[in-house]
Amino acid sequence: MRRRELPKAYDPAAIEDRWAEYWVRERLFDVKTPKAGADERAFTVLLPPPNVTGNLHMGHMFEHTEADILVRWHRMRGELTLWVPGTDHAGIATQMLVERQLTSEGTSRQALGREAFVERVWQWRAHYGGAILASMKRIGDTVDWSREYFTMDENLSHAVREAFVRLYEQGLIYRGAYIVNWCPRCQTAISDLEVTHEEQQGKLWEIRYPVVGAPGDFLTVATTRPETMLGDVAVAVNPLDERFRRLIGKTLRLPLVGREIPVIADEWVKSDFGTGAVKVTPAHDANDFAMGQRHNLPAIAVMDETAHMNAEAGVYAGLDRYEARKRILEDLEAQGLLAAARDYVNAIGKCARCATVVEPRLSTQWFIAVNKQATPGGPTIASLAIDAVKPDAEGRRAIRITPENNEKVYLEWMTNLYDWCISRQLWWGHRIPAWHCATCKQISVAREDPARCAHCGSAQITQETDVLDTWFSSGLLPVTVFGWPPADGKPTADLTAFYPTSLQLTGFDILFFWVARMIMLGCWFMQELPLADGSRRTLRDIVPFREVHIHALVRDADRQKMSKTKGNVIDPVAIVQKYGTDAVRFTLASMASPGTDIAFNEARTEGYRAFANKIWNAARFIFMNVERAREAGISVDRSMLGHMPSVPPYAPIEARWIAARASSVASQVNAALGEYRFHEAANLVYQFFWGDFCDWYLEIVKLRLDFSDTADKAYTREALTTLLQTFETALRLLSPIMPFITEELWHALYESHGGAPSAQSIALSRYPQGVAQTNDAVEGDFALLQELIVAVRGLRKDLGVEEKLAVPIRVHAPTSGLPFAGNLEIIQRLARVSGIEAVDALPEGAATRATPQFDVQVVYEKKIDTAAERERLTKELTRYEQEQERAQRQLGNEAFLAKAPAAVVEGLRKRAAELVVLIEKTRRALEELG
RNA sequence: GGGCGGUUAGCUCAGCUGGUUAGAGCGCCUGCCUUACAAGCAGGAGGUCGCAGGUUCGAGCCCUGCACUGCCCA
Repeated sequence: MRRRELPKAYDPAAIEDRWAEYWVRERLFDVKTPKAGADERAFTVLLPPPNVTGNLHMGHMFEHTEADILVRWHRMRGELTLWVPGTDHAGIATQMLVERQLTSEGTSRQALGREAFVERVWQWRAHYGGAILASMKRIGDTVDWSREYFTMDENLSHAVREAFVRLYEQGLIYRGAYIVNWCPRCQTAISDLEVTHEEQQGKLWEIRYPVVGAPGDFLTVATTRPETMLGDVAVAVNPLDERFRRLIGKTLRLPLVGREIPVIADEWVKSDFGTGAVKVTPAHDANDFAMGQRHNLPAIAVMDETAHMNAEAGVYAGLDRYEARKRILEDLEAQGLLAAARDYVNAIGKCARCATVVEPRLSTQWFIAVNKQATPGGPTIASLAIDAVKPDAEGRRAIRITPENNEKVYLEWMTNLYDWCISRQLWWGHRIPAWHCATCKQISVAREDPARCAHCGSAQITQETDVLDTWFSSGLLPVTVFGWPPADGKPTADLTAFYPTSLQLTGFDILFFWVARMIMLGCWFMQELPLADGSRRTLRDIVPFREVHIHALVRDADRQKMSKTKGNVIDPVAIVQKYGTDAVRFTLASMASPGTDIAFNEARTEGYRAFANKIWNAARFIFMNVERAREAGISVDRSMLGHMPSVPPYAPIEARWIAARASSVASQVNAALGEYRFHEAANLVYQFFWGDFCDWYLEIVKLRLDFSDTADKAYTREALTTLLQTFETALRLLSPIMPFITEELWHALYESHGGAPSAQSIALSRYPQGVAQTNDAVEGDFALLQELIVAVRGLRKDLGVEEKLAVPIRVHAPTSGLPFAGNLEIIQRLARVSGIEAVDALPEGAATRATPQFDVQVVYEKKIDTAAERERLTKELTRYEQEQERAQRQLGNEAFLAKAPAAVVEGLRKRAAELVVLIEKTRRALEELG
């Protein structure tokens, strides 16, 4: 046997790296694909792939902590558990960073050219891409590293291309000129989701448009964007608006430009907004574009892709959009056409990536038709994605979204979905597999790079320069990581074993970006693929996951969203270095109440570092005693370890009590984890370990660990056995939340018993399963014992008894069967009592603590602080009396007696009876004080 | 403008389907370096549960309105 000395204070840095490295090196969490037909229940989770550009931030760490707790828990429950890691190429985000780097080197993407630039991004990714994966290893994520992927890996790229071609062939991908959100800095289209709206103090300008043929007559329009007026093709008013009826059909002269434009009527125009007349600029506003289509109007673009005015803008050409605005307003003013400039708060859209103000822009893009049927009467991509989540007639769902209110949000979004713009004018990403023919102008979309146009056979073809939206490839991940598309039309072994995955954890912010797209694409492609036995898939088999759990967002201590610009980003690595991974994980778990955001505050982490230290020291105490036992020739058989404490009925009260507690806590923790109530699970274990095990059980068990020559060795061994079993159980119970310290101590525990543990890691051991029904009798007895000890401690304090001094006590207990007589030594030790006298009546005049079951006095010559004692008693009396009043009012209420459940009435009766006793005792104590 | 959350002790948060005395950690006060732990131990103070109505035998919890606050969508 090896003697093992643990340092006095827990130092996470001394153990965490070692175990993190061990878990990865030993490949403990790699999962082999089960053979077809194997009836193994799998718990599968797909990690939301972090961007290759990223460093681990607190939000990641929180998400990973929740995922890892669940994954470890399921694994320890004996399920085949697979957590798949990977990274996302994150098109726009990564390209932006590399461009920034190029700028700092005095060059640019354009100077490099497409090929060299993409090569450069690959280099960049090789250099920085591993950062987050390294952090994941460091915080103990038990993913299957053998399955790690990158969204631009060859096989995934192949799958992306296949998906695109299929959708194109099904007529669900089309190309067209539409208004899209355009970022003038990134110079690409971005999806609606990539635009964030911000309220901003702006102006609403009113501009007079002269009526042609009616000198002095004007129609005044209101706009927040005067620079776009150069592209106006009409002015619209509401057809019901009496004020403008006379002008409908008339022609206006567009100021500064001189073009004649019609006045049109459109119901979309709100009469109460601005002047009731709006200018129509189809090339620069989404609503105007729609109006333009309705009224068959041309679209005149007046800006280029960098948001500078183009040739159409005449004298303003070349100006930046804001400079143009300034000049246009000045010119209008000079011509007397600027009627008003009012303060106005409007929401402006900014690029989510670079915060540049987005410019709605007319351009040709690729779209997925989400509401189009591929076959007559068949589903649409959106309808399938709705059916997947919507409860059926029996209230069953193919995908369950929790917390539940998110289901409504999802369905609302999916129901009002527009076609998804999937093209991006970037260089980094999956290039769209379409070729434009210079000869016939048609498009060829193909699985293999074509040499000739599919329509006219011309060799004059060039590939589309756009790439796909990053979310197109990540939306396919649940199928692609398991080998889709299969070469033989049959599901791969991985798809059969792991699809649908069990759970998708995610933040609310990417519910639409990613989760919705996975549902859309996953359902769409899997509906075509039969099951392994050749049968057709049902809705339940085509969804990408059975359940979605939306976790909270991590904010800073002031509830602010963390962002680099605000500089309030908490670096988890720094916190981890300061307090240890376990403490940070525990903090996050303990605050992870579903549905509410987390304000991360370090003070909590400090508290949980103390918890780790507490565990550490409990372990030191235990190992010290194992050593003492060994020297005394007492040993616990190693086979006793690895399961719940099993305690015979004749065992001392603390052994029976802690065993009952361990079982009930284990049962509650399992229940809590099953409902994503991480905070509850964490608090339960915390309370059990610190409050029950350390504060009470360990203090009492010291009495039993007698290693002297005269000791009853069998008795000592039994106590030691229970101690070790309980501790080992507690370690397993805690291990999903605090994997490092528990791993360390678990191994140390087995080593102290001369060998290796039953598994290579505590993470591969079994999770404690308790029973909810507990040993009421022993818990009740123990509670009384605790009550007595706490009462005596309180009295000692009131009387000013020195801490070290043991004093005698008197106990009066009218009912028999109180668990005091048999547990004298416990009371003596924990309450520092020298002797206990059971009396029929307590002498008057001495300070007394009264409970419904017993009264107790401390025998001590020093007088109590009468004033303080009177205050305490008076307060207590008031509380009792108020409670009694409430209780009696209730019990005197016929309706209450008739309608309330019997248990509630019975409980209240019992309490009322207790209150009578307590009030009587407290009154007498007050009288005795004088 | 539409929708969704939050408001409980000085601070950060629990409180699951309404039911006996609303909990925890931190902080605060008092006393202890008690041989596992001062990152500790023991005792204690501290709350009209945002406001106003309502439903109910009974409301922190359900309903209505209001205030403040955060988020999402337009």
